[in-house]
Amino acid sequence: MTNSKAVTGTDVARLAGVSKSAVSRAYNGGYVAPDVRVRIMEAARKLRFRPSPAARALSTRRSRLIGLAITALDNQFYPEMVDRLSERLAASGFRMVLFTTRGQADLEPMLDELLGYHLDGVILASTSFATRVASECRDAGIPVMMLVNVDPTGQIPGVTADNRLGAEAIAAHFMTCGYRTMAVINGLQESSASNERTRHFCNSLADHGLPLPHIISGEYSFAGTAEATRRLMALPGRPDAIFCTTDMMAIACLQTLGEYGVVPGRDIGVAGFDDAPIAQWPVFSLTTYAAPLTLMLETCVSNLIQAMSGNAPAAGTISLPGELRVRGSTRAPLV
Amino acid sequence: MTNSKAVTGTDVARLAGVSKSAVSRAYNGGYVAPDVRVRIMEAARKLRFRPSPAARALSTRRSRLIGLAITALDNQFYPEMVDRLSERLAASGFRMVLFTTRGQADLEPMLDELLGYHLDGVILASTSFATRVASECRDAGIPVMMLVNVDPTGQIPGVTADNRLGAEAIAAHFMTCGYRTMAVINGLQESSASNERTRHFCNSLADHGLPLPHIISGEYSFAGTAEATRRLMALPGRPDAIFCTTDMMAIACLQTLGEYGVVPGRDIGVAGFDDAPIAQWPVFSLTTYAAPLTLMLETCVSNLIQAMSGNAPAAGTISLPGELRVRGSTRAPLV
DNA sequence: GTGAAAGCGCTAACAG
DNA sequence: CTGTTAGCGCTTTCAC
Repeated sequence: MTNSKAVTGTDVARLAGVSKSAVSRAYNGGYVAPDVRVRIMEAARKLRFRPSPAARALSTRRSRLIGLAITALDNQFYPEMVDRLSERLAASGFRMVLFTTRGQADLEPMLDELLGYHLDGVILASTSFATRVASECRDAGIPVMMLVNVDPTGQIPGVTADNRLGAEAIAAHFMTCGYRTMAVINGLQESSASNERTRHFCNSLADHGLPLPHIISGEYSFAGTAEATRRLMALPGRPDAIFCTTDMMAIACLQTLGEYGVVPGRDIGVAGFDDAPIAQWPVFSLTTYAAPLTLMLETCVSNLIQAMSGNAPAAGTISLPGELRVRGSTRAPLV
Repeated sequence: MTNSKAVTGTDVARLAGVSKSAVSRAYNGGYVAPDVRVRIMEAARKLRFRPSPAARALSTRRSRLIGLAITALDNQFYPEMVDRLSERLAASGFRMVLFTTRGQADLEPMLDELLGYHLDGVILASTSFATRVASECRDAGIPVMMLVNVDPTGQIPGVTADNRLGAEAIAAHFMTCGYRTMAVINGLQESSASNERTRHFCNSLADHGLPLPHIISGEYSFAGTAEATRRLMALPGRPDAIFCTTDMMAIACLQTLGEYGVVPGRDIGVAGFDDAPIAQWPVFSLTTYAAPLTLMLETCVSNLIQAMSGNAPAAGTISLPGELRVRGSTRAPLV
């Protein structure tokens, strides 16, 4: 009801005995005499004035809204990311509007929405086919950053944990632990992160003369990973170590191993990637490669903001080094 | 760059040989001759026209944006909620903008933001002090719904799982299992959900002549719950069953119990509330009261939408019954 | 430093 | 059914 008589800048101007423009300036750090500014702010407070974002947006052609396209939040690594991203964006005066996807079907309509919302920028943390969305956004003139899952061709700017370094660290760790028969459970084809982690892990083993590991997809789901784990356990030569390309899958793997009375860390080695909060839970104590989340978000956001101000067109993919966290799911290194 | 020459409705009108208003009507289900509509849409497609939400919002005074205020997403129950809420909102043509809070300090600035964004509606799933925010929103004329945590006084409309039914179900289950010395680990003072669950659990025990359980706060955090669990285990008369007011805390409790070699389900009973996805993970197999999430979200959103259309001022709190899910963290009922 | 005036792109009466 | 005419509330030259 109070809404019926929304208070506008004009109202404030009248009460303060100045012009609309003065009010506008006062709100945007323009030139305003100190005393006048005080009068304006006082009037604004008295009237409970809040500038209309719509009007401002129409006038400035900037919505101060950033879109975040992301796949289902069931990967335990994402909620924290969303959380902190929202916070970081808020710190720069931006708000996050959420676009969730469930696979490829949603892509077209989401694209429409994304483009239709006239966002100032878009962050693509989605797994599937995001590159396609990214180029369309770019064509529409809206700055994009890919996060975690990046453009393999490097055309679209993006930020990710250093998958090569991570995969190598895990591989090296596995080797020093003395594991010989390794396997990897990876995610979906469309995930650059999963692909790269798998590829570099394999390369690393090959470099050390070890045979190619058995590779099987966990499809980024609990059920898929459980199934993959079972298939691995049914193999003639059971693996003695499994590298899962995300913590979420590693944790599903860990639990499925329980069905075989096989104890991770003692009877088999399991490692993940990301260092999602649950990785360090006592029941899991998962060895993993920690993505430098803070740095990733900072880099992502600041680059996006820069791109929005029309500056640097921004380069390709930025890979940020993380850190190996050895926990109980892999056995102690051989001396 | 393409942005420099944003295509407007006028451009489309010109190309289609009609007036701006015709274009507007075509986009809003107004009266337009079929052939004219076709011509307009074709022109729009050719020009890659997308109506400006800012302009539309300015004109209609509706942003089609719904704010979701929520505390840190570390409670495993929330990500799914956010996910599905976003989806449900999208289905009705609304987008969700996220406001995350970390305790009371953030309240004031968030309130400013929330109000400043001229949202069409607000959903408050935040734990802390949300009632205050809610009334301010209402005063500002923007419809609000509280979710999960509701207004204890019933002034603000809200939707929650039926905490009484849930707490009673857990209590009854504990009793049929033969547990005698119970304890509850609850969350924070400001959480209506936690308070009600605790209160009704206690009442239920009292009704059956059982002594008041030991109550201790887990502060809605892993560390806090671990500490609470340890304190409980150090008690002279160790509890033989613990009711945690959220799954998140129950899971922390479960893990801490491991430090004492006490096996949940065998040596002690543990139950939670919510049925977050992880509750059913094999390692936890947590007995819990499942909140009817789908129904809650549907009710929340449809009531909010109704309120936004200025209809029913909406009543008080709606409590929706959930379902007890007995799993391995509590022992089999006595015959 | 401050005000006047002209839009930003769209919707919404109101005529025709 | 369609075009004309006003704004929606804010920013932004451009004079004063």
